[in-house]
Amino acid sequence: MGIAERKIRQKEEFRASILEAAWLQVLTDGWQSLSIRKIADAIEYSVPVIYSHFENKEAILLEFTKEGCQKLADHLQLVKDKHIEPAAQLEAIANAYWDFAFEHKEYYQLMFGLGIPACEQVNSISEMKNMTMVMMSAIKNAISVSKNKDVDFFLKYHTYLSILHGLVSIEMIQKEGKPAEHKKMILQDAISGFIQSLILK
Amino acid sequence: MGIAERKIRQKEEFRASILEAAWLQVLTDGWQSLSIRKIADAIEYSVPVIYSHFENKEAILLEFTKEGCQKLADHLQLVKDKHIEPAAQLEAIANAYWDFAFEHKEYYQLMFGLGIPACEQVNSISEMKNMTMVMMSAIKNAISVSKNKDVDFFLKYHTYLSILHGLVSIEMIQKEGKPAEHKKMILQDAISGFIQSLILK
DNA sequence: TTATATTTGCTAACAGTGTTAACTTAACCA
DNA sequence: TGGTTAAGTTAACACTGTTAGCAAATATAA
Repeated sequence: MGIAERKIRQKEEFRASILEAAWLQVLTDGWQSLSIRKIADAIEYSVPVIYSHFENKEAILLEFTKEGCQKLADHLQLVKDKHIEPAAQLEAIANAYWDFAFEHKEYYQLMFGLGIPACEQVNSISEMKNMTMVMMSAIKNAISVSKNKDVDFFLKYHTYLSILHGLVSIEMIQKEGKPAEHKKMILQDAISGFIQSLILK
Repeated sequence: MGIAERKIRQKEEFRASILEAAWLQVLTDGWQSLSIRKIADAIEYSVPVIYSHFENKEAILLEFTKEGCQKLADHLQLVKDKHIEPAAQLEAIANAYWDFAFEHKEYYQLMFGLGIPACEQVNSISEMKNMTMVMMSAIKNAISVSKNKDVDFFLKYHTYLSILHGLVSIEMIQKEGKPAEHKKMILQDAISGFIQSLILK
């Protein structure tokens, strides 16, 4: 029975082509301009076929959210594993996080900007959990070598992520004015302050 | 010639009633759900009258952005003036910023979420300048009493704002889980780290 | 092979959105 | 009172997400 398998394969390809067309649209005109009709036009099918592959537009966005989370998670994990010292890990992750945000603006804006994921959803997206796990484990490592081991682990993780997200989102609003090195200095400044207060205190 | 004056006054009142109706809409259903037609319905006029008072929907949002910025600026200035020591000022401002964001979610989301103001616009909105001025002056004060006076002023301001915005926006995504005191601890943690690295270094 | 059932994809519509052209009516002024 | 301007209306345009209903192609069963 190869027919059923072929059908499944074709359906999968169709689904992928929808996402591909959507992604192209996003790359050229941004998230705001993405519409079901434009996707349908691009793949040269009528609108309702898209709804037979995705429940609604949000489901398509969710797909990209997952993709982005997993990409970031993998990237952070890779970078983290290059270092043994917790402080170096936190610094490397911060740099990688920053780079990802600006190299993949579209993903980042969806993940932390448009999506506005409700907490329930955040916990249900396993790819997002993967991402936070990498950061959390680095924080854990840092606390384990810290002089004061009684610090609130979750609080520190939260602070770490907030600093990163704050820096990125404020920088993203600004149009590209300052050179890249200067931007990185801001990141360096904030993160080194955080790491010092975490480990040396 | 009181007629012309009355007309101007009436036009002003009309404009205000549009904003009032819009604000009510936002308070009940959020920014995403605000529409010109709903405003028109609320003030019991037809749609085009709104366009004779505002160029477009964005102009209405801009009005609220300005309002929010000025409210925040005033609030921060008030709080700042209660302290003389720069470190205390920075801490108080951070607390006030945080409180404002959650007490006036609608304003904050517009100012730093939806608006996505281009840099040109940001510089042209005087109310936004007022707001940044308060924070910048507090940073300046802090540097003047710091041991190392050669730190990059703009870099430090940027870091300060980023930490605040990051904390707030990450917290806003989460649904109200943790109690308010715990949230404030995160703020306290991050800001105290920043202040120490700014002044005591 | 033919008849039935199912899947596939389409058109067309519904209920919204921002925005504007064209028209009517009311208010004003000479 | 007649002519001009301003105010406010209806109705449309061009979009958006979403779905009901129908036609054609395909697969299954007799």
